[in-house]
Amino acid sequence: MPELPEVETIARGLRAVLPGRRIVGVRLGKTDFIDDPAEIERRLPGAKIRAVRRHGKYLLLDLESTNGNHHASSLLIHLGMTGRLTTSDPAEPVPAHTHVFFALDNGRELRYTDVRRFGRMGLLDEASHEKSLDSLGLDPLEISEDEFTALMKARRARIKALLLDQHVLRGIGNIYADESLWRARIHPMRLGARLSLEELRRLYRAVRDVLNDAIRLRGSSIADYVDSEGNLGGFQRRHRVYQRFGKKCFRCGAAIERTIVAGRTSHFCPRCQPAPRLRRKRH
DNA sequence: CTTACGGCCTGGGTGC
DNA sequence: TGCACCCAGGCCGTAA
Repeated sequence: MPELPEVETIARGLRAVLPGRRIVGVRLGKTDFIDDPAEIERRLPGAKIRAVRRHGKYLLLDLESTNGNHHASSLLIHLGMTGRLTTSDPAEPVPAHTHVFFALDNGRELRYTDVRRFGRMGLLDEASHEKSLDSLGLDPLEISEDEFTALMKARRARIKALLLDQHVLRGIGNIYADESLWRARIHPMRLGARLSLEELRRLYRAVRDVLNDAIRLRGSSIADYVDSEGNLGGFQRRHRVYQRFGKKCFRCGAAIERTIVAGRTSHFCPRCQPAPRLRRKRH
């Protein structure tokens, strides 16, 4: 489940090998996760990759077609839950569920593998910043503490839902939401507006520390995630609550609990992260 | 407008 | 060996 640290790791890996390369061939398998497969087949061959960027959980390959007038566009890729984007030698065995092959001008190949095909791929025109990208919130590693606290204070939704909402902050998923809340000692069901300034500052710090630590360890490999070279991440060994139901809290020893918040399984320590007081509903 | 929730997509893992 | 079921993240429709 690639979230910000995993996508950032992949982006850095690809940034080391892709810029300046030209795509010389495209081969597609199943295409139901691609916006317009015919357009990809038509426009990518001959395009030069100028840059690799991350936007929340999205990857962007900035392209330049040199058919006369400079035509700039970007290939937008979301890895969903199980997407992998790797470079390899074309002679290497092809993993199951590999559906996109981009042949590169240096003889290597960029492959997209996705067991579930919950990912997404599409071509973005320079100007047509599409809704899915423009409506995203700020990057949690770029936002200031004041911006962060103001954002959360203004909302009555549960803090876990706010952290997961890509229109509030972009890039945080279930793993890093749970890990951040544990570090900040805040229960996932607390309401944003009811958190104290002190708690929000702690959470701001926790989110950034968790994400930066995870990037340093090249992401969390739970089921499918590997980086652009096929290597596993290391942050799963640092998880303090995620998928640790029933195990001892690293801070206080209490058994980690599990509940559903915002439709997602959420792990927390019942002692370190006290539940919000139940408020009587008005009729 | 904000929030909560259920359903949908797919297929590997689990449990019987 | 089979098979029903659960679950993951993002998104969308609906209801309050």
